[in-house]
Amino acid sequence: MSSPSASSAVRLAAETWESLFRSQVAVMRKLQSGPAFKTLPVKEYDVLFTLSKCPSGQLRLNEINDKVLLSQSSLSRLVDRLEKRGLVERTTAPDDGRGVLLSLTEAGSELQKAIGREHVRDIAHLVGPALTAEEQRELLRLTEKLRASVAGH
Amino acid sequence: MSSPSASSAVRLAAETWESLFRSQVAVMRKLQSGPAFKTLPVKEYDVLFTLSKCPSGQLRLNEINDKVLLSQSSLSRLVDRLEKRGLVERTTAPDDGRGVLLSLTEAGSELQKAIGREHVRDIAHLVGPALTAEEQRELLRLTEKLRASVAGH
DNA sequence: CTTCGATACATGCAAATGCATCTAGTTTGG
DNA sequence: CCAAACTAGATGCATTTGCATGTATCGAAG
Repeated sequence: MSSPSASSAVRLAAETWESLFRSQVAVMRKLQSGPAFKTLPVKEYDVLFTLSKCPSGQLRLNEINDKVLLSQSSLSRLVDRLEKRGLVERTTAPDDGRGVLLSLTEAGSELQKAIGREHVRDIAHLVGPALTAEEQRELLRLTEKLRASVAGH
Repeated sequence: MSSPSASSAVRLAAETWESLFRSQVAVMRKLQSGPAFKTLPVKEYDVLFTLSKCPSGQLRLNEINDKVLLSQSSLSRLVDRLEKRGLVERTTAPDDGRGVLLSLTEAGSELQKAIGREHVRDIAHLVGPALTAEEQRELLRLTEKLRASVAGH
């Protein structure tokens, strides 16, 4: 039933994940210690960023929750903080009275752009020297394929 | 000074990092919700795992801290919890009176192995169907290259 | 329409986290 | 040898997080 290499396939998958995870830790550690995130924690920036990328400018909280490694309750309170600082706005979803639509305020959008510029530079300085453009494209392709597969259950 | 594609190089690096990060979130979310981590949080398992991989069986706290996305104080208290559960042991480093060497107890080693077996299966179920063996090897190579470059400053 | 289960988000509370700081051991420069 | 600067790790305290649960809305079955 198992192919002769079943156990080595398992091992390969584990080592691949381990390497992906450690590289993420290494990069994230550098990024979040930079000056870009003195004014706003990375996780809060990430919510602003996610909103800024969304074409409609509005996202449901549960949609955001899929992108972020936070429990539902933690996200709810993170949004409380952003709202208290005037960076985002909660609106009741028109088609679903239970839902909440989140959108950037003008101040939120500007802060996102300001931090984003710096952040993108930091990323380029870390990733640029590490991998060729070709390798980056391949890494992008593979991680996107992995993400899509995992998200699809 | 800038090549004509300097801005697209920056953009590529940013998109690559974004994709790597989101894939990590997606996989980690699945993994940590599994039954393997009911008895021990992922971050605590990760410390046991790191110790189990180390040839000497002992690691300094600051070495562990490099591998994990936690502040020094949080790691210190995470180790408090592991020690209180009898899973690890603190020893003063022989060559440096300030340092603390951490090692697995028998119970810690066994718990790590038990969780590890389940964990590795979960990883294989997520990563295996997503990428071919060849793709996994390439992803492993690229993330390791990235990690090494970032760690090297 | 009504009832019952499911879903979206909020909230009380205990636990985990990070920042600043403290203690203790180490290294350096005189 | 000593003092000052540095490093490893621990701890007080305020913030953040997650679990369990609460509230409101939705959708399906009768």
